[in-house]
Amino acid sequence: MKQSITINDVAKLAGVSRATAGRVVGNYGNVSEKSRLRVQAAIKELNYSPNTIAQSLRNNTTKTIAVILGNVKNNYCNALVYAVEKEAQKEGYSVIICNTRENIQREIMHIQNMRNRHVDGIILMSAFTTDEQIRDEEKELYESNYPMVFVDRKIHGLKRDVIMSNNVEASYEATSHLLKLGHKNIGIIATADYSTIRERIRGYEKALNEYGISMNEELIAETTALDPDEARMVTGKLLDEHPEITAIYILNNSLSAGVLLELKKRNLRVRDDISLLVWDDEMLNQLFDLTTVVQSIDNIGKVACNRLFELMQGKAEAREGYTERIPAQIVYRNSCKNINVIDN
Amino acid sequence: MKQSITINDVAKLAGVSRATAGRVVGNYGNVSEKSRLRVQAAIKELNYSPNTIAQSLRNNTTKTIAVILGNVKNNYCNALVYAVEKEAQKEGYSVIICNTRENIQREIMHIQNMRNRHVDGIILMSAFTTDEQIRDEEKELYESNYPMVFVDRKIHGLKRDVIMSNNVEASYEATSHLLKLGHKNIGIIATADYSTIRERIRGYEKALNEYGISMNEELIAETTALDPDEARMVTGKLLDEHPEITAIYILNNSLSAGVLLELKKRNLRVRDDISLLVWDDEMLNQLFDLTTVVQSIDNIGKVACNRLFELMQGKAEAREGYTERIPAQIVYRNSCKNINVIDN
DNA sequence: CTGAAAGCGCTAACAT
DNA sequence: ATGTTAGCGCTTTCAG
Repeated sequence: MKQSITINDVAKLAGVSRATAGRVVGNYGNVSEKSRLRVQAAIKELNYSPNTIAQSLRNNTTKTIAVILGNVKNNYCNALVYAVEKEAQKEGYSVIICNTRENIQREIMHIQNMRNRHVDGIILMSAFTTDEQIRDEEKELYESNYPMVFVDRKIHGLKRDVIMSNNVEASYEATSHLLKLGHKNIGIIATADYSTIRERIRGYEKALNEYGISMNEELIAETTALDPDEARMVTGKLLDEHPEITAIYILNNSLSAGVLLELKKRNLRVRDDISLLVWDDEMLNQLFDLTTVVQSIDNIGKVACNRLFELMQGKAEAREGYTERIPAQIVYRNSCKNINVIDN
Repeated sequence: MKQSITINDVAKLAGVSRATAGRVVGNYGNVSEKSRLRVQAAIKELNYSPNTIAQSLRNNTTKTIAVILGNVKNNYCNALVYAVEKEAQKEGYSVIICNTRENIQREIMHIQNMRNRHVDGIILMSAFTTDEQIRDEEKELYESNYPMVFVDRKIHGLKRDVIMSNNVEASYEATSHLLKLGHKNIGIIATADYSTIRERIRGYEKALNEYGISMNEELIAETTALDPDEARMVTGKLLDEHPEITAIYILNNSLSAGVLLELKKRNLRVRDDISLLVWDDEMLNQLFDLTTVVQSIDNIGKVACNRLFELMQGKAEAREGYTERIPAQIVYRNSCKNINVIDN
């Protein structure tokens, strides 16, 4: 890369000092009309634009935020990145993306790295599950006042800003829908042990209880990862062991494909043979007419980003530890059958 | 954000000069064992790590690359980002992501911005279509020797490194498959006018010609964007106007959902009523048993990234204008029917 | 209204 | 082996 043009070059060409040139570029202070024009001409002639690195060092702000998440190939994640980047762009911020692949050590490394790079803030979808502890040496990374907003998942015992869906309520509502239709044995397919999933299960349990049903842990089948193949296997096992199941409730995106494949293999028709209710809207859902809990990822990203901006500007310390719930919508399609006995 | 710890703090605590502390941190030059230990202790005590911004300014390298693309929500794009980030991470590089939303002005703005940020290199999936011209003022952005690798799409008349699938050959092979099965009227659904699509159509034409069929432009239905709804509409129109079509060949991902929806609406069964052949593997494809041209996006990302590293190190100028073709694989499933007349 | 000069944190050539 | 010092490009205080 050849040498870039600096403000010195501009100043020299315009016949003014570096300071005056800087005033024109940065548009502050007082500059005579004559100087301004000369500098502007020089800028144009040299095609100058400021070196952001130098500005960062000087101003102590990088105009950059980081999004640290499991895997951009996941649809929740890439929708989040899209929303954040769009919002950030409006304010002139760029977005660095880091995949943890759900590995905590990698997550820690990324946070460390982003701090060394002095990004102005971090949006984090943490890989910590509910039963894992943060080691003392790393606690500072999560607890310092470095601007950071959690998204989708919270870490147990950590007072931090979190933006996420109203999981309990939406899951309560979704489960109630199935219960109203007469389903009593509702199987669950989900990834193990993220706070998000725990909340959704809480909503499920609450709805069951209201119908006088106590939750049966055996109907909850967990996968270790967001992997369709594993989802498929787990679904098979669940159906084998619990033939009484009339509905399957899937708590993560990327899992429904596996479930559908298993149903296809067994020649079970969605709705007629088994009801399906699913979190997150994918291409599949419309095609299979799946009733779906749709998270407003766009909003989550936007709110997270703006909240982060507040933290960055020091406007928001009072709200530390705040959780913002973005409502998820249930889109009723046609995958849940009414199995109430018409008794008269 | 509170003041960070600098190398001066380390030096002071260790009782040595900044230079010596720097030698320990950067692991170069000669330092006595005693000093080394004192400095290392100070680093640990203060939890020091170097300010990457300052290093960047000094070393003229940011350890950052940018990926500029249409939209991370697109599966090709996010798989590319994933692959690039993984490869970059190995070498200690971070990845900035920029969505152009297929808008050329935004693309230009991003390139400009990434240059001002002095990223070490750019991977670009350009929004330029084959018939658009780069304006003279912006030509420099695309033609300078700033390290840049194109992915998936090339810009007409620009000698630049491009990494992409062997579109012509793979499309030729895919079309031949349909022809062998007896299909003569093969409709195409594709986004208009990207170089990639042009190439795939060239492969299609070549195969047709070998079978003594000349290409009928009317069977090629184009969408303006990667949008399932538009794909659906366009499919309907195509089927209405050309009932003679026995197979549909879809040249982009994100389009097949729309086609499938339209087929569903018309009660046309995949394979039995109409054959389908599709580019890019999505969740849908396995479920619908779609025969698919699978691009090796992982490889494309990896190769693009490594090629970029070569350019960054100045190792590769001789190969300027080189196009690397990554072979796509055809996964034969069961969506193409044999309609040859068995005549005996 | 303008310019000189200091300093952000780091590296490295040079001198000791 | 170690310290001094200059300088990366920019901003901004202070003097004039």
